[in-house]
Amino acid sequence: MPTPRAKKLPRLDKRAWIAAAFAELAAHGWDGVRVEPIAATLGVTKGSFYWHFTDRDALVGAMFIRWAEGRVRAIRNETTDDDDPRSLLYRLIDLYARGPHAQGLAIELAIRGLARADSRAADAVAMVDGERLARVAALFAKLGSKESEAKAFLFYAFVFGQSLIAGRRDASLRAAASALIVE
Amino acid sequence: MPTPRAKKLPRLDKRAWIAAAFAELAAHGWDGVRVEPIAATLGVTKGSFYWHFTDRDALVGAMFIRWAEGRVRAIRNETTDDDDPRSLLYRLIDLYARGPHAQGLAIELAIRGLARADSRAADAVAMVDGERLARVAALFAKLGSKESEAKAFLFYAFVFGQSLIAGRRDASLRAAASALIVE
DNA sequence: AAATTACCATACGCTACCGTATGGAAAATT
DNA sequence: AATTTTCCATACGGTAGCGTATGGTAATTT
Repeated sequence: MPTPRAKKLPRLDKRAWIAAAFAELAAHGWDGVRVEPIAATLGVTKGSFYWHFTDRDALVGAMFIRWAEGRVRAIRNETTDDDDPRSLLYRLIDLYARGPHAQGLAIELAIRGLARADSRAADAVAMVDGERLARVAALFAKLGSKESEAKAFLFYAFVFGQSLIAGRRDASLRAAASALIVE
Repeated sequence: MPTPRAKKLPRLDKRAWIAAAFAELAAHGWDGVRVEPIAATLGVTKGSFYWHFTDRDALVGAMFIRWAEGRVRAIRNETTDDDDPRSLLYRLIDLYARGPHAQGLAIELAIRGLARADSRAADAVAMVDGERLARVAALFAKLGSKESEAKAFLFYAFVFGQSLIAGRRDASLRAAASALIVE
C-alpha cells in the first residue's frame, strides 16, 4: 500500500490548516476545531499539523490574527468605493443580514464569545471594532450627521444584535429599523 | 474514612445541577459544562448526575428550558411596573450593559450561539425574543411612537449588539446611542 | 423497627483527542 | 547525482470525559 492519501498529495501549509479550522469553527463552534478531525478532512494526519504548529493553541492564536487581518481588509474594501454614503450604509446592513455571510457571522460570534477569556481574541476584536467604528463614523459624518460616532456605535451594535435575534425572516422589521438609524 | 464529602452532604436535585452548569457555561462556555468537573465543584461524583439525568444532552436540554422560563419571567417583572416608559427603556439598556449582568449575558450569547445547530436552543431564544419584542414594543407604543415594532426591534438588537462590541468602557457612546433610539 | 425508596460512591470499560518520537518520501538545493 | 530540507505517516503513551453497573448509605415510608 503505497500512498494512503489522495493521489495528488497536496502538500499543505499553515493557511490551509487555518482555513479548514475556520470551516469547522463556523459549523460546530470551538468544539469542532480539533486537530485530528481536521486532519481527516484535509486528507492528512496529525503529523502534518504538528510540523506547522507547535500545538492546538497555536492554531487558535493564528486564527485570531488571520481573522482580524481579514476583517480589517474587508471593511476597507467595502467602504472605499466613493458611492453614496447612505446607500452604502444600507448595503452594509444587508451584507451582514443575508445568508452568504452566515458562516462569517458564526465565526465572528464564536471569536467574540472567547474575547472575555482569551486576551488574544480580545485584541483581535478590539482591532476590528476600531476599524469598523471609524469607517462607519466617517460615513455618517459625510452625511452631515452631528453625532457621527454615536450613530456609528448604534449602527454597528444594531448590525450584530440583529443577527442574534429572530430567525432572519423579519426582513420588513429590519428594513424599518435600518431606516430609523440611517435617516 | 467515613464521608469523603463535606460534612453536611447536601442531597442535590436537578435544580442544583442545572445551576452549577450555568455557572460553568458563563465562565468557560459550553466546553466547561462537563459532568465530571461539575460534579467535583458540587462535591459529588458522576453517580449523582446519572441518577438525575439520562445523559449530558439531557442536562443541556434542561438548561434551555430553564433559561427560557427564567428569562420570560424576568422580562415580565422588569416591564410590569407602571413607571414612565421612557425611563424604563433607559433602565433596560443599562441593565444589560452593566457588570452584574455580565454573567447572564455570557449565558445568553452562549445559548444563541447554539441556536443555529440545536433546535431546542432555537425554540428557547424564539420564545424569549417574542416576549421581549412584544414588551418593548408596548413601551414604545405607550410613548406614542408610530413604528413601535421597528423601534422595539432596533432597541433590542442594539442592546445585544452593544454588549458584543467594544470593551464596555464607552459609556458615553452608549448613552448617546441610546438617546438616538428612545428619543 | 423493618422495608422501601432516594440518592450517591466506587470501579470499570470505552472513545476521542492531545502531544511526541521516529522514520521515510518528496522537493529543493548543491 | 548526492545531499539537505521540507513535509507527512505511523505508532505510541497519556489524559479527560462519557456512560454503565453495582453496591451502599441516608431518608422515608409502613
